Amino acid sequence: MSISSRFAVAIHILALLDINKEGRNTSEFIAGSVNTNPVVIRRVIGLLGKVGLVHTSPGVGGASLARPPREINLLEVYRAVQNDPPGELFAAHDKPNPKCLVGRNIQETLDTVFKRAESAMEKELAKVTLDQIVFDLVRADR
Amino acid sequence: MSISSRFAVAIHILALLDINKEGRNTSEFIAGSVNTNPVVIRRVIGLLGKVGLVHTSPGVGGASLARPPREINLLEVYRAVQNDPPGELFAAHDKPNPKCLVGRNIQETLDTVFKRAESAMEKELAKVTLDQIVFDLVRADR
DNA sequence: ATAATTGTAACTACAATGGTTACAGGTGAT
DNA sequence: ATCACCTGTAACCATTGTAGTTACAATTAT
Repeated sequence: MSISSRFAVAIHILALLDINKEGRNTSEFIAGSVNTNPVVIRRVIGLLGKVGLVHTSPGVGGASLARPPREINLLEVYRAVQNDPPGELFAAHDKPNPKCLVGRNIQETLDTVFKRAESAMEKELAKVTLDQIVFDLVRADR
Repeated sequence: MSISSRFAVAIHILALLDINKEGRNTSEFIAGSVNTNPVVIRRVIGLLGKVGLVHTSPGVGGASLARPPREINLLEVYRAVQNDPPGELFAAHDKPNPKCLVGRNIQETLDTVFKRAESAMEKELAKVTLDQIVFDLVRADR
């Protein structure tokens, strides 16, 4: 299965928070842009808040970036909204037969390869900052 | 969510086919090593056969590698067992609001980044051949 | 012929996801 | 102080992908 669209939604939210930093960013407003339910937005913002990417205030609140967009990279965002812990992008099959040469060693062998592939992907995400996303976003609109 | 364990199972199967190339590799035998149900094995083998990685024969059959393990890389295997088409490792959120600057351009912008990250991962997979997996497997067992 | 095995369909259980309603509690404006 | 507004969260639902299981027709070697 593919990686949850929460990631895409999270980036959308952060970009919007940056672009609309003067306005009041309620979950309903953001939901209007993302085109989903406000609760979905609040859930994602909750995750982003937990890792210190955004500030939110209960009550008549709205969210805002907790850090300059130049200092936020997509890997952080990815990690924030991802359920699976790091190193588990690829699922292993459990309990292969220890009496078999393959069963006995496959997990360790795959672990190395899987970690390498996952890291390569994450490295690309780490290269991209929110700043760049917003820049591209604005440029694409011209 | 993580990538289906079908991928890990597929590699397990292929490694076993190589190591046990003299024996008769029935779905039941393989299932014993993977520790799952024979039907699960047949399903995965079916996918591998469809892309020409293994040969299977109905009836009293058993499977075998269709190519030398040196010429099989993990990206092919990944593609064979993956449901999602290439380029969709990351899910986009659908129908963002076109009236919003962000909503209007987010998909195109993310697409670039997502494809880059996905490619980086696949490149790592492409680097690894079944040959190397088997080598590591045997080495780890000493 | 017979026994073994594949390929597939059908069903089940389970987990993640995203959407939705509901509501208690916080906050700012007046 | 009240009030309208908003957040945070729980609860529930429908959908989907996955993996395991049983069952069986079709196929093949012996």
